[in-house]
Parts: sequence; C-alpha cells; structure tokens
Amino acid sequence: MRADAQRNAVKLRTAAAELFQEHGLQVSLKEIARRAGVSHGTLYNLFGSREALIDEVIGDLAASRLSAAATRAMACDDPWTGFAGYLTEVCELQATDPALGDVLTRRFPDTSRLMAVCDNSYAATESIISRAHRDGSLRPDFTASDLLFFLAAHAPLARAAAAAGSGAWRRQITFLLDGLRTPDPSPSPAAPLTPDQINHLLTS
Amino acid sequence: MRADAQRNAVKLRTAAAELFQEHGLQVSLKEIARRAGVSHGTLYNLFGSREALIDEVIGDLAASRLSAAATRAMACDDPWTGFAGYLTEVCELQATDPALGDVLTRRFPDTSRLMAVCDNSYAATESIISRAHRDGSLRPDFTASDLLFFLAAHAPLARAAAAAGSGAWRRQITFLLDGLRTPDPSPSPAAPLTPDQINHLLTS
DNA sequence: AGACAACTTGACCGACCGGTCAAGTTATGG
DNA sequence: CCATAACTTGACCGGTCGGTCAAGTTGTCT
Repeated sequence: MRADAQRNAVKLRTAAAELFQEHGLQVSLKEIARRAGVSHGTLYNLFGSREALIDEVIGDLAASRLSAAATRAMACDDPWTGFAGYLTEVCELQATDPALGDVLTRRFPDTSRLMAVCDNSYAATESIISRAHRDGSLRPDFTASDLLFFLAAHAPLARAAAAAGSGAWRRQITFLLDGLRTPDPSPSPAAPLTPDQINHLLTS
Repeated sequence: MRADAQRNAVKLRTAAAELFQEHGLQVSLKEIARRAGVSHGTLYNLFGSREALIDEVIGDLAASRLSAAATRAMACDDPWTGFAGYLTEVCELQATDPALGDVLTRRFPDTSRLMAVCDNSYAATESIISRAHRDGSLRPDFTASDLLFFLAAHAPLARAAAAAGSGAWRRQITFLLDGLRTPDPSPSPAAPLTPDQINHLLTS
C-alpha cells in the first residue's frame, strides 16, 4: 500500500470512529469521507463497504469493552452483584457510545469480527446469568435472550437520555433489576426467544 | 368540496390508515398516494401536510383506544390490577399497531389532536399511577414519565416481535411489573424526568 | 529522471424523499 | 349545454443516499 493511501486510511478510520461514536453505525459514508477531508471514492477504494469499515474501526474496541465488562462480572464474588453490575455497565456503554449500542443489536450482519464479538458477548452473558441462576439470586426464567431484548430496546432511548444529560435510563434498569431478583416472580407469559429467534428479530 | 375530491380524500385516508398501521407514521407520502391510486400532488392539495393527514386518520382511533384502556384501568377495583392491566394493554396496542406506538412517543409535534391525545393519555396515566401509589401496591418512586420512557423504548421491539409472531415483549413487562410491585424497592439512582424533559427527549 | 503502477478525484448513475406549480381535465350550477 | 371554478396531474426543484468509473495525479522504484 502506498504511503498516501495509508495516510488516507488513517484519516478515514479516525473520522469514522468519531462519527460512529457520535451518531451510531448508520452515518452516511459520504459524511465520513467529508469529515476525513477525502473524496468518498477513496473511501470505497480503501474499504469497499460500510461493513469492512465498521469491522476495522469498531471491532477491537467493542470486543475489549464488552469482554472487560464480562470478566469484571465473573470476577465478582457475588453472582448477583456481578450480574447487576454487568447489566449496568453494558447499559452505560450503550448510553455513552451510540456505536456500541448498535453493535449489540446485531444490525450489521456482514461484519465478521463484529458478529464474533456478539457471539462471544452472548456466551459471556449466558455464563453470568447461569451463575446467578445457580446462586438463586436471579429469577430462573430470565434468559440471555431476555437480556439482549432489553438491551436492544433500551439502546436508543438510553442514548437520547444520555445525550440530554439525563440518567433516566438508570431508573429503568433499577426497576428491571428489582423485578429480576424478586423472591416471588410472576410466571412468565411466553417462551423466551431462542438465540436464533432473537438474532433474526434484531437483524430484520 | 367537489364529489371527486371527496372520493380521493377517502381513498387517501384509507390508504394512509393502512400504511400507518403497517409501517408506522413515517411512511412516505408519495407511497400513500401510490397506494391510493392518486397523484401525490392531490395528497398535498387535500391535506397539505403529513401532520394533517395523521391527525385526521389516526387521531380519533388513537384517542378512543387509549382512553378505553385508561377507563378500563380506573374501573378496576384493585388499583394494582388496573395499573398492570393498563400497562399490558398499551403495550399490546403498540405491538399490534405501529401507528399507535409512534403516537405515544410524541414524535409528531405539529399534530394538534394527536398531541391532545398524548396529553390526555399522560394525565390518565398519572391518575392510574397515583391511585396505585395511594394503595401502596406500586413502588412510590415510579412516575408517569418512567412509564412513558418504558413505552417509548419498547415500542419498536414489541412491534418487531409481534410481527415475528412472538410475544417476547410480554416477558419484559412481566419483569418490569415484578420490579414495580416489589415490597423492597432499591433506591432509584436518578431523578425522574419531568414531563417537559421527557417530551423534549422523545421529540428530539 | 522517467516510467509505471498505485491511488484520488468528482462527475455521474439511479433511486429515493418532501414539496411546488403550470397546464390540462372534469364536475357542476345556471 | 356550456362556462367556470374546482380539482388532478406529473414534470420539475433541490436535496439525500449508495455506488461506479474514466481521467487525472502522485508516490515509488529502477
């Protein structure tokens, strides 16, 4: 790769990272090129597709943040505290960084790394949840797909609230957590989604 | 108004109603005109703006459905059952009818009737909630704005889930309700949004 | 220095959107 | 039956987007 191409790639990556974190993963590619001070043709040359760009820019970052949250949760002595902390932390990431909100909702099927990140994260979630199940602190009918459903639903509003300087979303997770550690849970009225189902539901 | 104009208005209204209920209130006006078998110029002639069309098509329907749910809730002997039923019913409306999901989230500021519907609905919600507060069955820190926040967050996913034939959203409201009737609620970590704040947050 | 490959550019494509308006059509009242 | 006001139409405007590609530029290697 020629030196100038390398420079442009760097400019594009940083512009993309900025815009992704500001406005989510759907920002227009032309806008990214504009911010990078480069023709949009160059962007297509160097990356070929939005997915490739996303993968390069967000993949590692998302992987490290999510896995950090997961390992922190598992390192927690108390399974419930670990679970609650994990949920809170992930919501915080979503509120803070629109790109991460989009990552978890799996809206970008053709990003190989990112999908792997999702899968890892889902698996980690399952561990955290089942540890809390065994502990008896988490209601037994709550599944990883329920958590993912919740996260997907709250990402946009958490983002909006955070952008407005409000922590209103924290109230929601407090309510949810109280519902999840309840000693006397109501019967759940429907079967949980299978991983395939929620995957399909989110990507559609 | 000439007879043919009247006919076209009817065609447009029904086409709009269909598309609103299928895809939400943001469908393109040209698409509505297409489905009505009429030029889009005619749509602009007869209604002038998307807001006017929405108001005419959705206003009454939304008002009647929402107020029906609210009166049913207040008619309930047990305040908690009334509250829980109201929440469930509204979620059901959102899951069933994308247009109603959009109504509650106040995304259409220039629709006078619809905004009135929202305000009425919000007031009704406050009554339902405060009745349950007085009763002691609902945790005291839960406000109407919390409910609206929840509804706004869950509308899109409930819709998607329902479209996929899944009642997964019912699980979420079960968790929430258990968190709301908890005898030993956690302290809420942030102030609730004021009506103005949540209004601004949703319309932005 | 010069040649050649690597790279960049921006015009261009087709598709959407909301919105306007002159010109043509049609209902209707006298 | 016809004049006219009411109405409809679709081309057009300016804007967005993703995406392509011929022509021009520039780095690099000998």
